[in-house]
Amino acid sequence: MTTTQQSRPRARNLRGQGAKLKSDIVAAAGRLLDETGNPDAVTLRGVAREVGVAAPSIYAHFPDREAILQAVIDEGFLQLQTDMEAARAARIGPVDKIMAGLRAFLHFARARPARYAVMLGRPGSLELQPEPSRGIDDPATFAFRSLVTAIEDCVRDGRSVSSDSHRDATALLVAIHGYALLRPTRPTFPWPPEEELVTYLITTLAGITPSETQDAPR
Amino acid sequence: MTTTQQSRPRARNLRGQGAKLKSDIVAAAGRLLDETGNPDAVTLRGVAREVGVAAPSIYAHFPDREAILQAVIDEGFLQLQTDMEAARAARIGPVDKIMAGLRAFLHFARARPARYAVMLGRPGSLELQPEPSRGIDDPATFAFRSLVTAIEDCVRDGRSVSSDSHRDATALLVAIHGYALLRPTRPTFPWPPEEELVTYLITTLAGITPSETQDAPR
DNA sequence: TGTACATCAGTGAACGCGCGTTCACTGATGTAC
DNA sequence: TGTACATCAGTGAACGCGCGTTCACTGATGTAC
Repeated sequence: MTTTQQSRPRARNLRGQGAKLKSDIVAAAGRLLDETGNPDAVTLRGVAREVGVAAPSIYAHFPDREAILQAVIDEGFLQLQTDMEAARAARIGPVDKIMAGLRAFLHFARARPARYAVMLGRPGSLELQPEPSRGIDDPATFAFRSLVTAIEDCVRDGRSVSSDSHRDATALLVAIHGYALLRPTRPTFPWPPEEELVTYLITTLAGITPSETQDAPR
Repeated sequence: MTTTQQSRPRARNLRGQGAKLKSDIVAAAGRLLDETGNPDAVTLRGVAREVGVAAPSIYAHFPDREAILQAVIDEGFLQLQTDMEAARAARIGPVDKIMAGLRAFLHFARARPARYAVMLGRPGSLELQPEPSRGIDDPATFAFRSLVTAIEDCVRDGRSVSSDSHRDATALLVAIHGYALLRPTRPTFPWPPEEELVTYLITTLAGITPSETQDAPR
């Protein structure tokens, strides 16, 4: 009878399990963001509907609407970091590590475009101190710093001619970011094959030289 | 006494000058977007307040709220195209033309970050047909195609080793776009000097070789 | 094993707000005669 | 030169809506005795 649908009445949590609603809220907000593609659609009432709970119930877990979205962003950064670390750990050479890490990055952005846009589109994250601040970095800082390190590893292995790893990592980051954002919003643009474009960006901007074991040595 | 301020009561237009309100509306909406940095702040009522007119007066010129924002976007693309053409026209060599054009691009993005983000952040523009469609391109298509042409000019002049101008122009476009978006939202990031980063992106991605007249020839 | 009670997880109704949009209108400006 | 009138640019009041947030509450679950 109501115009807006709620997923289900949702069973009340048991004693001591109240915190479960908190993760349900974050998950529902993330779903809402991914499905609508619009951060404005992530309203407090909309999230409550999606969870199957009355709107005021949210306030037991979040001080206001903004805090919900921030939790979605934090969760997103954690997921992104996990994905990239897993992809990098599966490779051995530094060049392969860079490629795999950035591919995981792009995969995340393609799978959840709206979440990605919100994560990197609003100020706040990726503050990035020159040195690790409290021993532990936030995920965005971690991602960037590991890129710098990876380029330096390539240089050490003779696989890169990069003369300024910080500048080149920044260049690579903005290029990948620009592609991640522009690609999904311009489906009719005559994009080059993704594999080719990404490889071109990485090898060119990180100063990667052909592998001696694969190219005919002189 | 009212909580929201309106700029002034605004004098009524003379007979036949009704269309003047239309451009005032677009200008006010653009101002609102630039000042708040938030497209959601560009409400129909907010624009009316900014112009100094009653809300329903808007409907004589725009069918709905969305049309106002679209007009702001269109105006922005036109301005961007004009800026880039002027910058390019002031240079002679193809390398200088690329540099000057992209610098004008970045200047626009830095001066009006929110407008830029809306222009390129929502689907629709930059549709880009492989060939000019009706003899006249939309500004975004024009900007990209002129980049492709410029790279080909560089190759012809022996100033670039680019083997795929379409791919390389795309790479350059996404990189500049990524920088334009990320730069203003991350003021505390340890950015390399802009001049250096942009030069690195352009020369590297467009395959630019050192100028023979400036470098010691062999 | 029975019962009073505290706690916890969550609700229903209500608030004031700004929004987009509709409607019937007003009043100055110019035109026809 | 005077006057009736059409036109044009814009208004004021009202609508229904979904929003964030507040408040006093309810009722099942577990605990103390």
